[in-house]
Amino acid sequence: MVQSVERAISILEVLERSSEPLGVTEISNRLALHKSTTFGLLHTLESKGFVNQDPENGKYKLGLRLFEIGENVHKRMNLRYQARPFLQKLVKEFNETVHLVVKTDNEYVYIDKVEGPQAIRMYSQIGKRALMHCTGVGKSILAFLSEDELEDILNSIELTEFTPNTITNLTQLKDQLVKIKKQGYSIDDEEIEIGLRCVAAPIFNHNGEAIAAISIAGPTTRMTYERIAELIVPIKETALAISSTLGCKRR
Amino acid sequence: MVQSVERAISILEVLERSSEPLGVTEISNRLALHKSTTFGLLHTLESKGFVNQDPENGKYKLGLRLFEIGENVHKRMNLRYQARPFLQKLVKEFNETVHLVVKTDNEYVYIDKVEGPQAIRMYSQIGKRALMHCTGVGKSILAFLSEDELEDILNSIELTEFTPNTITNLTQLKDQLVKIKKQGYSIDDEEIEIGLRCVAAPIFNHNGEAIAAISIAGPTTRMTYERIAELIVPIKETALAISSTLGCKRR
DNA sequence: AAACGGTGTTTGATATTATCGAACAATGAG
DNA sequence: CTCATTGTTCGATAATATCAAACACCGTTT
Repeated sequence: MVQSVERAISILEVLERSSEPLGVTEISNRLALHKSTTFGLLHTLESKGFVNQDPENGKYKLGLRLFEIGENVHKRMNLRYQARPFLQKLVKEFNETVHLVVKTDNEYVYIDKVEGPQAIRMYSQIGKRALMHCTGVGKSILAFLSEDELEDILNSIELTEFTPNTITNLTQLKDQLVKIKKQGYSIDDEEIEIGLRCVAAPIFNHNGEAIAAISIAGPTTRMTYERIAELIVPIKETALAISSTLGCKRR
Repeated sequence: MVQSVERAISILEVLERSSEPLGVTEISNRLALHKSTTFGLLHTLESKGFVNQDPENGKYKLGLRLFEIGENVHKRMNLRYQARPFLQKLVKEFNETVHLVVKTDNEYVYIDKVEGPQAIRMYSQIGKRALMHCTGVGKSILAFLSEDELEDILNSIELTEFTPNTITNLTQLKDQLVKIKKQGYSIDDEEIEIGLRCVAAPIFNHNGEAIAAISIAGPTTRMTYERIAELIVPIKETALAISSTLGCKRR
Protein backbone atom coordinates (compact mmCIF):
# COMPACT_ATOMS: atom_id res chain seq x y z
CA MET A 1 0.00 0.00 0.00
CA VAL A 2 1.29 3.43 -0.92
CA GLN A 3 0.64 5.65 2.07
CA SER A 4 0.80 8.91 0.14
CA VAL A 5 -1.88 7.75 -2.26
CA GLU A 6 -4.02 6.56 0.64
CA ARG A 7 -3.68 9.95 2.23
CA ALA A 8 -4.58 11.75 -0.96
CA ILE A 9 -7.71 9.65 -1.34
CA SER A 10 -8.58 10.24 2.30
CA ILE A 11 -8.48 13.95 1.56
CA LEU A 12 -10.93 13.42 -1.29
CA GLU A 13 -13.19 11.45 1.03
CA VAL A 14 -13.10 14.15 3.70
CA LEU A 15 -14.12 16.71 1.09
CA GLU A 16 -16.83 14.36 -0.18
CA ARG A 17 -18.32 14.01 3.29
CA SER A 18 -18.13 17.72 4.02
CA SER A 19 -21.08 19.84 3.02
CA GLU A 20 -18.85 22.85 2.53
CA PRO A 21 -15.31 23.57 1.32
CA LEU A 22 -12.53 22.97 3.86
CA GLY A 23 -9.22 24.67 4.54
CA VAL A 24 -5.77 23.13 4.82
CA THR A 25 -5.77 23.28 8.59
CA GLU A 26 -9.23 21.75 8.93
CA ILE A 27 -8.34 18.86 6.59
CA SER A 28 -5.09 18.31 8.50
CA ASN A 29 -6.93 18.19 11.79
CA ARG A 30 -9.46 15.69 10.51
CA LEU A 31 -6.82 13.40 9.10
CA ALA A 32 -4.13 13.95 11.75
CA LEU A 33 -1.64 15.11 9.13
CA HIS A 34 0.89 17.90 9.23
CA LYS A 35 -0.28 21.04 7.47
CA SER A 36 2.56 21.03 4.99
CA THR A 37 1.94 17.39 4.19
CA THR A 38 -1.71 18.16 3.52
CA PHE A 39 -0.73 21.17 1.52
CA GLY A 40 1.58 19.14 -0.70
CA LEU A 41 -1.08 16.51 -1.32
CA LEU A 42 -3.72 19.14 -2.08
CA HIS A 43 -1.38 20.88 -4.48
CA THR A 44 -0.92 17.66 -6.40
CA LEU A 45 -4.64 16.88 -6.43
CA GLU A 46 -5.34 20.43 -7.57
CA SER A 47 -2.86 20.24 -10.42
CA LYS A 48 -4.80 17.28 -11.76
CA GLY A 49 -8.18 18.92 -11.27
CA PHE A 50 -9.27 16.58 -8.49
CA VAL A 51 -9.76 19.49 -6.11
CA ASN A 52 -10.17 23.23 -6.57
CA GLN A 53 -9.17 25.99 -4.21
CA ASP A 54 -11.44 28.96 -3.82
CA PRO A 55 -9.06 31.93 -4.29
CA GLU A 56 -11.35 34.08 -2.16
CA ASN A 57 -11.06 32.13 1.07
CA GLY A 58 -8.43 29.53 0.37
CA LYS A 59 -10.77 26.60 0.96
CA TYR A 60 -10.79 23.42 -1.08
CA LYS A 61 -13.57 21.40 -2.66
CA LEU A 62 -13.81 18.45 -4.99
CA GLY A 63 -12.97 19.25 -8.61
CA LEU A 64 -14.89 18.69 -11.80
CA ARG A 65 -12.31 16.23 -13.06
CA LEU A 66 -13.72 13.67 -10.66
CA PHE A 67 -17.09 14.15 -12.27
CA GLU A 68 -15.57 13.67 -15.70
CA ILE A 69 -13.85 10.45 -14.72
CA GLY A 70 -16.86 9.32 -12.76
CA GLU A 71 -19.14 9.91 -15.73
CA ASN A 72 -16.71 7.97 -17.86
CA VAL A 73 -16.86 5.09 -15.43
CA HIS A 74 -20.58 5.18 -15.66
CA LYS A 75 -20.72 5.35 -19.41
CA ARG A 76 -18.49 2.33 -19.46
CA MET A 77 -21.18 0.39 -17.78
CA ASN A 78 -23.32 1.00 -20.83
CA LEU A 79 -26.46 0.10 -19.00
CA ARG A 80 -27.65 3.44 -17.77
CA TYR A 81 -27.60 4.97 -21.20
CA GLN A 82 -29.41 2.16 -22.88
CA ALA A 83 -31.92 1.81 -20.09
CA ARG A 84 -32.73 5.50 -19.73
CA PRO A 85 -35.38 5.73 -22.49
CA PHE A 86 -37.14 2.68 -21.08
CA LEU A 87 -37.23 4.19 -17.62
CA GLN A 88 -38.58 7.42 -19.02
CA LYS A 89 -41.30 5.57 -20.86
CA LEU A 90 -42.38 3.80 -17.66
CA VAL A 91 -42.51 7.04 -15.75
CA LYS A 92 -44.48 8.69 -18.49
CA GLU A 93 -46.96 5.86 -18.48
CA PHE A 94 -47.38 5.30 -14.75
CA ASN A 95 -46.31 8.56 -13.11
CA GLU A 96 -44.23 6.90 -10.43
CA THR A 97 -40.51 6.92 -9.70
CA VAL A 98 -38.48 4.28 -11.54
CA HIS A 99 -35.06 3.06 -10.40
CA LEU A 100 -32.21 1.22 -12.05
CA VAL A 101 -29.87 -0.81 -9.90
CA VAL A 102 -26.75 -2.56 -11.10
CA LYS A 103 -25.00 -5.51 -9.52
CA THR A 104 -21.28 -5.10 -8.98
CA ASP A 105 -19.28 -7.73 -7.09
CA ASN A 106 -21.28 -8.13 -3.90
CA GLU A 107 -23.01 -4.80 -4.01
CA TYR A 108 -26.10 -3.44 -5.68
CA VAL A 109 -25.88 0.24 -6.55
CA TYR A 110 -28.52 2.70 -7.71
CA ILE A 111 -27.14 4.11 -10.95
CA ASP A 112 -30.15 5.91 -12.33
CA LYS A 113 -33.65 7.00 -11.57
CA VAL A 114 -36.36 8.92 -13.28
CA GLU A 115 -38.68 10.54 -10.83
CA GLY A 116 -42.39 10.71 -11.27
CA PRO A 117 -44.23 14.03 -11.07
CA GLN A 118 -45.86 13.22 -7.73
CA ALA A 119 -44.77 15.22 -4.73
CA ILE A 120 -44.52 12.15 -2.52
CA ARG A 121 -41.69 10.05 -3.93
CA MET A 122 -39.36 7.33 -2.87
CA TYR A 123 -36.14 8.90 -1.68
CA SER A 124 -32.96 7.37 -3.06
CA GLN A 125 -29.54 8.51 -4.08
CA ILE A 126 -27.67 7.65 -7.23
CA GLY A 127 -24.42 5.96 -6.39
CA LYS A 128 -25.70 4.57 -3.11
CA ARG A 129 -26.15 0.91 -2.35
CA ALA A 130 -29.40 -0.96 -2.55
CA LEU A 131 -30.14 -3.39 0.21
CA MET A 132 -30.46 -6.90 -1.09
CA HIS A 133 -32.88 -8.69 1.21
CA CYS A 134 -35.60 -6.09 1.60
CA THR A 135 -35.83 -4.15 -1.67
CA GLY A 136 -37.62 -5.14 -4.82
CA VAL A 137 -34.54 -4.71 -6.95
CA GLY A 138 -32.34 -6.54 -4.47
CA LYS A 139 -34.57 -9.56 -4.24
CA SER A 140 -35.19 -9.72 -7.98
CA ILE A 141 -31.47 -10.04 -8.63
CA LEU A 142 -30.87 -12.46 -5.76
CA ALA A 143 -33.59 -14.73 -7.13
CA PHE A 144 -31.65 -15.31 -10.34
CA LEU A 145 -28.17 -15.82 -8.95
CA SER A 146 -26.47 -19.18 -9.13
CA GLU A 147 -26.77 -21.20 -5.93
CA ASP A 148 -23.08 -20.71 -5.13
CA GLU A 149 -23.26 -16.99 -5.66
CA LEU A 150 -26.44 -16.74 -3.62
CA GLU A 151 -24.92 -18.69 -0.74
CA ASP A 152 -21.87 -16.44 -0.73
CA ILE A 153 -24.02 -13.35 -0.56
CA LEU A 154 -26.46 -14.70 2.00
CA ASN A 155 -23.51 -15.61 4.17
CA SER A 156 -22.17 -12.10 4.01
CA ILE A 157 -25.21 -9.91 4.56
CA GLU A 158 -27.24 -9.28 7.66
CA LEU A 159 -30.99 -9.59 7.38
CA THR A 160 -31.52 -6.36 9.27
CA GLU A 161 -35.08 -5.58 10.23
CA PHE A 162 -36.36 -2.21 9.04
CA THR A 163 -40.10 -2.75 9.43
CA PRO A 164 -42.27 -5.51 10.82
CA ASN A 165 -42.52 -6.73 7.22
CA THR A 166 -38.80 -7.13 6.68
CA ILE A 167 -37.86 -10.74 6.00
CA THR A 168 -35.23 -11.59 8.58
CA ASN A 169 -35.52 -15.38 8.45
CA LEU A 170 -33.16 -17.00 5.95
CA THR A 171 -35.49 -19.86 5.07
CA GLN A 172 -38.36 -17.50 4.44
CA LEU A 173 -36.15 -15.35 2.26
CA LYS A 174 -35.01 -18.34 0.22
CA ASP A 175 -38.61 -19.49 -0.20
CA GLN A 176 -39.58 -16.09 -1.45
CA LEU A 177 -36.64 -16.01 -3.86
CA VAL A 178 -37.83 -19.31 -5.34
CA LYS A 179 -41.25 -17.78 -5.87
CA ILE A 180 -39.75 -14.62 -7.36
CA LYS A 181 -37.69 -16.64 -9.80
CA LYS A 182 -40.78 -18.50 -10.88
CA GLN A 183 -42.93 -15.42 -11.40
CA GLY A 184 -40.19 -13.25 -12.83
CA TYR A 185 -40.73 -10.21 -10.61
CA SER A 186 -40.53 -9.21 -6.96
CA ILE A 187 -42.42 -6.94 -4.63
CA ASP A 188 -41.15 -4.88 -1.73
CA ASP A 189 -44.24 -4.78 0.42
CA GLU A 190 -43.31 -2.18 3.03
CA GLU A 191 -40.21 -4.19 3.85
CA ILE A 192 -37.67 -1.39 3.87
CA GLU A 193 -40.00 1.40 4.88
CA ILE A 194 -43.53 1.52 6.12
CA GLY A 195 -45.70 3.23 3.56
CA LEU A 196 -43.46 2.32 0.62
CA ARG A 197 -44.24 -0.40 -1.89
CA CYS A 198 -42.64 -1.33 -5.17
CA VAL A 199 -42.51 -3.92 -7.89
CA ALA A 200 -39.23 -4.86 -9.58
CA ALA A 201 -37.89 -7.13 -12.29
CA PRO A 202 -34.37 -8.36 -13.12
CA ILE A 203 -32.32 -7.45 -16.17
CA PHE A 204 -30.13 -10.07 -17.84
CA ASN A 205 -26.96 -9.68 -19.86
CA HIS A 206 -26.06 -11.54 -23.04
CA ASN A 207 -25.06 -14.55 -20.94
CA GLY A 208 -28.43 -14.70 -19.26
CA GLU A 209 -27.01 -13.52 -15.95
CA ALA A 210 -28.99 -11.18 -13.73
CA ILE A 211 -26.84 -8.06 -13.57
CA ALA A 212 -29.35 -5.32 -12.84
CA ALA A 213 -32.96 -4.62 -12.01
CA ILE A 214 -35.54 -1.93 -12.39
CA SER A 215 -38.37 -1.01 -10.08
CA ILE A 216 -41.40 1.21 -9.83
CA ALA A 217 -41.93 2.49 -6.34
CA GLY A 218 -44.39 4.70 -4.54
CA PRO A 219 -46.36 5.24 -1.37
CA THR A 220 -48.85 2.54 -0.46
CA THR A 221 -51.67 5.06 -0.79
CA ARG A 222 -51.08 4.96 -4.51
CA MET A 223 -49.30 1.64 -4.77
CA THR A 224 -52.31 -0.46 -3.87
CA TYR A 225 -52.34 -4.18 -4.60
CA GLU A 226 -54.61 -3.48 -7.55
CA ARG A 227 -52.06 -1.01 -8.84
CA ILE A 228 -49.23 -3.46 -8.28
CA ALA A 229 -51.13 -6.04 -10.33
CA GLU A 230 -51.37 -3.54 -13.17
CA LEU A 231 -47.63 -2.92 -13.10
CA ILE A 232 -46.36 -6.47 -13.21
CA VAL A 233 -46.57 -7.05 -16.94
CA PRO A 234 -45.20 -3.64 -17.99
CA ILE A 235 -42.23 -3.82 -15.64
CA LYS A 236 -41.40 -7.36 -16.75
CA GLU A 237 -41.73 -6.35 -20.38
CA THR A 238 -39.51 -3.33 -19.82
CA ALA A 239 -36.87 -5.35 -18.01
CA LEU A 240 -36.91 -7.85 -20.88
CA ALA A 241 -36.63 -5.09 -23.45
CA ILE A 242 -33.59 -3.69 -21.68
CA SER A 243 -32.16 -7.20 -21.44
CA SER A 244 -32.61 -7.55 -25.19
CA THR A 245 -30.61 -4.41 -25.81
CA LEU A 246 -27.87 -6.06 -23.78
CA GLY A 247 -27.95 -9.04 -26.08
CA CYS A 248 -29.99 -11.37 -23.93
CA LYS A 249 -32.05 -13.88 -25.85
CA ARG A 250 -35.68 -13.83 -24.71
CA ARG A 251 -36.32 -16.44 -22.04
CA MET B 1 4.03 17.95 -5.82
CA VAL B 2 3.77 14.42 -4.49
CA GLN B 3 5.07 12.13 -7.19
CA SER B 4 3.31 9.01 -5.94
CA VAL B 5 -0.05 10.75 -6.05
CA GLU B 6 0.68 12.06 -9.53
CA ARG B 7 1.51 8.56 -10.64
CA ALA B 8 -1.63 7.12 -9.12
CA ILE B 9 -3.75 9.70 -10.92
CA SER B 10 -1.89 9.03 -14.14
CA ILE B 11 -2.93 5.41 -13.79
CA LEU B 12 -6.54 6.47 -13.46
CA GLU B 13 -6.19 8.62 -16.56
CA VAL B 14 -4.65 5.78 -18.55
CA LEU B 15 -7.58 3.58 -17.60
CA GLU B 16 -10.01 6.38 -18.44
CA ARG B 17 -8.55 6.73 -21.93
CA SER B 18 -8.48 3.02 -22.55
CA SER B 19 -11.57 1.44 -24.03
CA GLU B 20 -10.81 -1.84 -22.30
CA PRO B 21 -9.30 -3.00 -19.02
CA LEU B 22 -5.49 -3.00 -18.83
CA GLY B 23 -2.99 -5.23 -17.10
CA VAL B 24 -0.15 -4.24 -14.77
CA THR B 25 2.48 -4.62 -17.47
CA GLU B 26 0.54 -2.62 -20.03
CA ILE B 27 -0.04 0.24 -17.59
CA SER B 28 3.65 0.18 -16.62
CA ASN B 29 4.68 0.36 -20.24
CA ARG B 30 2.40 3.29 -20.95
CA LEU B 31 3.61 5.25 -17.94
CA ALA B 32 7.25 4.15 -17.97
CA LEU B 33 6.96 2.77 -14.45
CA HIS B 34 8.38 -0.37 -12.92
CA LYS B 35 5.85 -3.19 -12.69
CA SER B 36 6.10 -3.47 -8.92
CA THR B 37 5.67 0.27 -8.57
CA THR B 38 2.55 0.11 -10.70
CA PHE B 39 1.35 -2.90 -8.77
CA GLY B 40 1.70 -1.10 -5.44
CA LEU B 41 -0.16 1.93 -6.70
CA LEU B 42 -2.94 -0.21 -8.20
CA HIS B 43 -3.26 -2.13 -4.97
CA THR B 44 -3.80 1.09 -3.07
CA LEU B 45 -6.28 2.43 -5.61
CA GLU B 46 -8.12 -0.89 -5.52
CA SER B 47 -8.34 -0.92 -1.74
CA LYS B 48 -10.18 2.39 -1.96
CA GLY B 49 -12.44 1.25 -4.77
CA PHE B 50 -10.91 3.56 -7.38
CA VAL B 51 -10.02 0.61 -9.58
CA ASN B 52 -11.18 -2.98 -9.79
CA GLN B 53 -9.26 -6.00 -10.92
CA ASP B 54 -11.03 -8.62 -12.97
CA PRO B 55 -10.15 -11.86 -11.16
CA GLU B 56 -10.59 -13.77 -14.41
CA ASN B 57 -7.83 -12.11 -16.41
CA GLY B 58 -6.07 -9.89 -13.90
CA LYS B 59 -6.85 -6.69 -15.76
CA TYR B 60 -7.80 -3.43 -14.13
CA LYS B 61 -10.53 -0.92 -14.84
CA LEU B 62 -11.89 2.18 -13.15
CA GLY B 63 -13.96 1.48 -10.04
CA LEU B 64 -17.44 2.53 -9.08
CA ARG B 65 -16.15 4.65 -6.22
CA LEU B 66 -15.07 7.23 -8.78
CA PHE B 67 -18.62 7.36 -10.03
CA GLU B 68 -19.89 7.83 -6.48
CA ILE B 69 -17.50 10.68 -5.78
CA GLY B 70 -18.07 12.12 -9.21
CA GLU B 71 -21.81 12.06 -8.73
CA ASN B 72 -21.33 13.73 -5.38
CA VAL B 73 -19.30 16.45 -7.04
CA HIS B 74 -22.07 16.89 -9.48
CA LYS B 75 -24.82 16.97 -6.91
CA ARG B 76 -22.84 19.61 -5.14
CA MET B 77 -23.30 21.82 -8.10
CA ASN B 78 -27.01 21.61 -7.46
CA LEU B 79 -27.83 22.77 -10.91
CA ARG B 80 -28.25 19.56 -12.82
CA TYR B 81 -30.79 18.18 -10.41
CA GLN B 82 -32.88 21.29 -10.27
CA ALA B 83 -32.67 21.86 -14.00
CA ARG B 84 -33.47 18.30 -15.06
CA PRO B 85 -37.31 18.58 -14.91
CA PHE B 86 -37.15 21.78 -16.93
CA LEU B 87 -35.03 20.14 -19.58
CA GLN B 88 -37.39 17.19 -19.74
CA LYS B 89 -40.35 19.50 -20.15
CA LEU B 90 -38.65 21.26 -23.08
CA VAL B 91 -37.84 17.98 -24.76
CA LYS B 92 -41.38 16.75 -24.26
CA GLU B 93 -42.75 19.92 -25.78
CA PHE B 94 -40.37 20.35 -28.72
CA ASN B 95 -38.92 16.90 -29.37
CA GLU B 96 -35.36 18.14 -29.75
CA THR B 97 -32.23 17.58 -27.72
CA VAL B 98 -31.71 19.97 -24.83
CA HIS B 99 -28.34 20.65 -23.18
CA LEU B 100 -27.23 22.14 -19.92
CA VAL B 101 -23.79 23.71 -19.72
CA VAL B 102 -22.18 25.06 -16.58
CA LYS B 103 -19.46 27.65 -16.31
CA THR B 104 -16.50 26.71 -14.15
CA ASP B 105 -13.42 28.92 -13.98
CA ASN B 106 -12.59 29.45 -17.64
CA GLU B 107 -14.33 26.40 -18.97
CA TYR B 108 -17.85 25.58 -19.97
CA VAL B 109 -18.80 21.95 -19.43
CA TYR B 110 -21.79 19.94 -20.59
CA ILE B 111 -23.25 18.51 -17.40
CA ASP B 112 -26.59 17.22 -18.61
CA LYS B 113 -28.68 16.59 -21.67
CA VAL B 114 -32.06 15.15 -22.43
CA GLU B 115 -32.20 13.78 -25.90
CA GLY B 116 -35.17 14.16 -28.15
CA PRO B 117 -36.76 11.12 -29.79
CA GLN B 118 -35.51 12.00 -33.26
CA ALA B 119 -32.92 9.74 -34.78
CA ILE B 120 -30.83 12.65 -36.02
CA ARG B 121 -29.50 14.38 -32.94
CA MET B 122 -26.76 16.68 -31.88
CA TYR B 123 -23.87 14.62 -30.62
CA SER B 124 -22.35 15.75 -27.33
CA GLN B 125 -20.78 14.18 -24.30
CA ILE B 126 -21.53 14.90 -20.71
CA GLY B 127 -18.42 16.09 -18.92
CA LYS B 128 -16.86 17.48 -22.07
CA ARG B 129 -16.18 21.13 -22.71
CA ALA B 130 -18.36 23.46 -24.69
CA LEU B 131 -16.65 25.87 -27.01
CA MET B 132 -17.31 29.44 -26.07
CA HIS B 133 -17.20 31.45 -29.27
CA CYS B 134 -19.21 29.23 -31.58
CA THR B 135 -21.89 27.51 -29.54
CA GLY B 136 -25.21 28.91 -28.43
CA VAL B 137 -24.56 28.10 -24.80
CA GLY B 138 -21.04 29.50 -24.94
CA LYS B 139 -22.07 32.80 -26.45
CA SER B 140 -25.06 33.21 -24.17
CA ILE B 141 -22.84 33.02 -21.10
CA LEU B 142 -20.09 35.20 -22.59
CA ALA B 143 -22.66 37.89 -23.33
CA PHE B 144 -23.44 38.33 -19.64
CA LEU B 145 -19.95 38.28 -18.20
CA SER B 146 -18.40 41.36 -16.66
CA GLU B 147 -16.13 43.26 -19.04
CA ASP B 148 -13.03 42.22 -17.12
CA GLU B 149 -14.02 38.59 -17.11
CA LEU B 150 -14.90 38.70 -20.78
CA GLU B 151 -11.57 40.31 -21.68
CA ASP B 152 -9.68 37.64 -19.76
CA ILE B 153 -11.50 34.86 -21.57
CA LEU B 154 -11.29 36.44 -25.02
CA ASN B 155 -7.56 36.83 -24.47
CA SER B 156 -7.21 33.17 -23.66
CA ILE B 157 -9.27 31.41 -26.31
CA GLU B 158 -8.66 30.94 -29.98
CA LEU B 159 -11.48 31.80 -32.35
CA THR B 160 -10.97 28.60 -34.29
CA GLU B 161 -12.94 28.30 -37.50
CA PHE B 162 -15.11 25.22 -37.75
CA THR B 163 -17.45 26.25 -40.57
CA PRO B 164 -17.65 29.27 -42.91
CA ASN B 165 -20.17 30.63 -40.39
CA THR B 166 -17.83 30.54 -37.40
CA ILE B 167 -17.16 33.99 -36.02
CA THR B 168 -13.38 34.35 -36.00
CA ASN B 169 -13.17 38.14 -35.84
CA LEU B 170 -13.01 39.52 -32.31
CA THR B 171 -14.90 42.72 -33.09
CA GLN B 172 -17.70 40.81 -34.78
CA LEU B 173 -17.91 38.46 -31.82
CA LYS B 174 -18.11 41.34 -29.36
CA ASP B 175 -20.80 43.02 -31.46
CA GLN B 176 -22.82 39.84 -31.47
CA LEU B 177 -22.41 39.43 -27.71
CA VAL B 178 -23.84 42.93 -27.22
CA LYS B 179 -26.83 41.94 -29.32
CA ILE B 180 -27.24 38.66 -27.43
CA LYS B 181 -27.19 40.46 -24.11
CA LYS B 182 -29.89 42.80 -25.33
CA GLN B 183 -32.18 40.09 -26.67
CA GLY B 184 -31.50 37.61 -23.87
CA TYR B 185 -30.76 34.60 -26.05
CA SER B 186 -28.21 33.40 -28.63
CA ILE B 187 -28.26 31.34 -31.74
CA ASP B 188 -25.62 28.99 -33.11
CA ASP B 189 -26.35 29.25 -36.80
CA GLU B 190 -24.22 26.41 -38.21
CA GLU B 191 -21.18 27.92 -36.53
CA ILE B 192 -19.73 24.81 -34.99
CA GLU B 193 -21.05 22.33 -37.51
CA ILE B 194 -22.73 22.65 -40.87
CA GLY B 195 -26.26 21.37 -40.61
CA LEU B 196 -26.59 22.10 -36.88
CA ARG B 197 -28.52 25.00 -35.44
CA CYS B 198 -29.51 25.83 -31.90
CA VAL B 199 -30.99 28.50 -29.68
CA ALA B 200 -29.69 29.04 -26.14
CA ALA B 201 -30.30 31.22 -23.10
CA PRO B 202 -28.22 31.96 -20.00
CA ILE B 203 -28.98 30.90 -16.44
CA PHE B 204 -28.25 33.24 -13.55
CA ASN B 205 -27.45 32.49 -9.93
CA HIS B 206 -28.76 34.34 -6.90
CA ASN B 207 -26.20 37.09 -7.51
CA GLY B 208 -27.40 37.62 -11.03
CA GLU B 209 -24.25 36.12 -12.51
CA ALA B 210 -24.43 34.00 -15.64
CA ILE B 211 -23.22 30.61 -14.48
CA ALA B 212 -24.86 28.23 -16.93
CA ALA B 213 -26.93 28.01 -20.08
CA ILE B 214 -29.40 25.74 -21.76
CA SER B 215 -29.94 25.12 -25.45
CA ILE B 216 -32.21 23.36 -27.86
CA ALA B 217 -30.32 22.03 -30.83
CA GLY B 218 -31.13 20.11 -33.96
CA PRO B 219 -30.39 19.71 -37.64
CA THR B 220 -31.18 22.68 -39.85
CA THR B 221 -33.74 20.60 -41.72
CA ARG B 222 -35.90 20.78 -38.61
CA MET B 223 -34.37 23.84 -36.98
CA THR B 224 -35.60 26.28 -39.57
CA TYR B 225 -35.64 30.00 -38.81
CA GLU B 226 -39.39 29.74 -38.29
CA ARG B 227 -38.80 27.01 -35.76
CA ILE B 228 -36.07 29.01 -34.05
CA ALA B 229 -38.51 31.91 -33.72
CA GLU B 230 -40.98 29.61 -32.00
CA LEU B 231 -38.35 28.44 -29.51
CA ILE B 232 -37.05 31.80 -28.31
CA VAL B 233 -39.71 32.56 -25.73
CA PRO B 234 -39.92 29.04 -24.27
CA ILE B 235 -36.15 28.70 -23.89
CA LYS B 236 -35.85 32.14 -22.29
CA GLU B 237 -38.74 31.33 -19.96
CA THR B 238 -37.18 27.99 -19.04
CA ALA B 239 -33.79 29.55 -18.37
CA LEU B 240 -35.48 32.16 -16.19
CA ALA B 241 -37.42 29.49 -14.33
CA ILE B 242 -34.22 27.60 -13.61
CA SER B 243 -32.58 30.86 -12.55
CA SER B 244 -35.44 31.44 -10.14
CA THR B 245 -34.88 28.06 -8.52
CA LEU B 246 -31.30 29.20 -7.96
CA GLY B 247 -32.54 32.27 -6.17
CA CYS B 248 -32.18 34.78 -8.97
CA LYS B 249 -34.65 37.64 -8.82
CA ARG B 250 -36.45 38.05 -12.13
CA ARG B 251 -34.75 40.58 -14.39
C1' DA C 1 -2.69 52.10 13.67
C1' DA C 2 -0.73 48.30 15.90
C1' DA C 3 -0.99 43.89 17.89
C1' DC C 4 -2.75 39.41 17.86
C1' DG C 5 -4.32 34.95 16.35
C1' DG C 6 -4.99 31.83 12.88
C1' DT C 7 -4.38 30.06 8.30
C1' DG C 8 -1.99 29.22 3.99
C1' DT C 9 2.52 28.66 2.13
C1' DT C 10 7.58 27.84 1.76
C1' DT C 11 12.00 25.60 2.58
C1' DG C 12 15.38 22.22 3.54
C1' DA C 13 17.11 18.37 6.61
C1' DT C 14 16.21 13.84 7.36
C1' DA C 15 13.19 10.13 8.70
C1' DT C 16 10.61 7.28 6.27
C1' DT C 17 8.75 5.34 2.44
C1' DA C 18 8.30 4.18 -2.45
C1' DT C 19 10.89 2.23 -5.71
C1' DC C 20 12.99 -1.31 -8.12
C1' DG C 21 15.84 -5.50 -8.94
C1' DA C 22 15.48 -10.14 -8.46
C1' DA C 23 12.85 -13.92 -8.02
C1' DC C 24 8.74 -16.64 -7.74
C1' DA C 25 3.80 -18.19 -8.89
C1' DA C 26 0.39 -18.66 -12.20
C1' DT C 27 -1.41 -19.18 -16.72
C1' DG C 28 -2.01 -19.92 -21.55
C1' DA C 29 0.12 -21.29 -25.90
C1' DG C 30 2.74 -24.47 -28.52
C1' DC D 1 6.07 -30.77 -20.79
C1' DT D 2 8.30 -26.51 -21.97
C1' DC D 3 8.34 -21.77 -22.72
C1' DA D 4 7.02 -17.01 -22.56
C1' DT D 5 4.60 -13.63 -20.35
C1' DT D 6 2.24 -11.49 -16.69
C1' DG D 7 0.96 -10.81 -11.94
C1' DT D 8 2.85 -10.80 -7.39
C1' DT D 9 6.19 -10.77 -3.48
C1' DC D 10 10.13 -9.26 -0.79
C1' DG D 11 13.80 -6.58 1.06
C1' DA D 12 17.75 -3.22 0.38
C1' DT D 13 18.34 1.36 -0.55
C1' DA D 14 17.78 5.41 -3.38
C1' DA D 15 14.69 8.82 -3.43
C1' DT D 16 10.98 11.13 -1.77
C1' DA D 17 7.45 12.69 1.49
C1' DT D 18 7.24 14.41 5.73
C1' DC D 19 7.56 17.76 9.13
C1' DA D 20 9.66 21.49 12.04
C1' DA D 21 10.39 26.03 11.76
C1' DA D 22 9.48 30.14 9.88
C1' DC D 23 7.26 33.47 6.98
C1' DA D 24 3.33 35.94 4.46
C1' DC D 25 -1.18 37.22 4.65
C1' DC D 26 -5.57 38.49 6.46
C1' DG D 27 -9.30 39.46 9.55
C1' DT D 28 -10.27 40.71 14.23
C1' DT D 29 -9.42 43.02 18.47
C1' DT D 30 -7.54 46.56 21.21
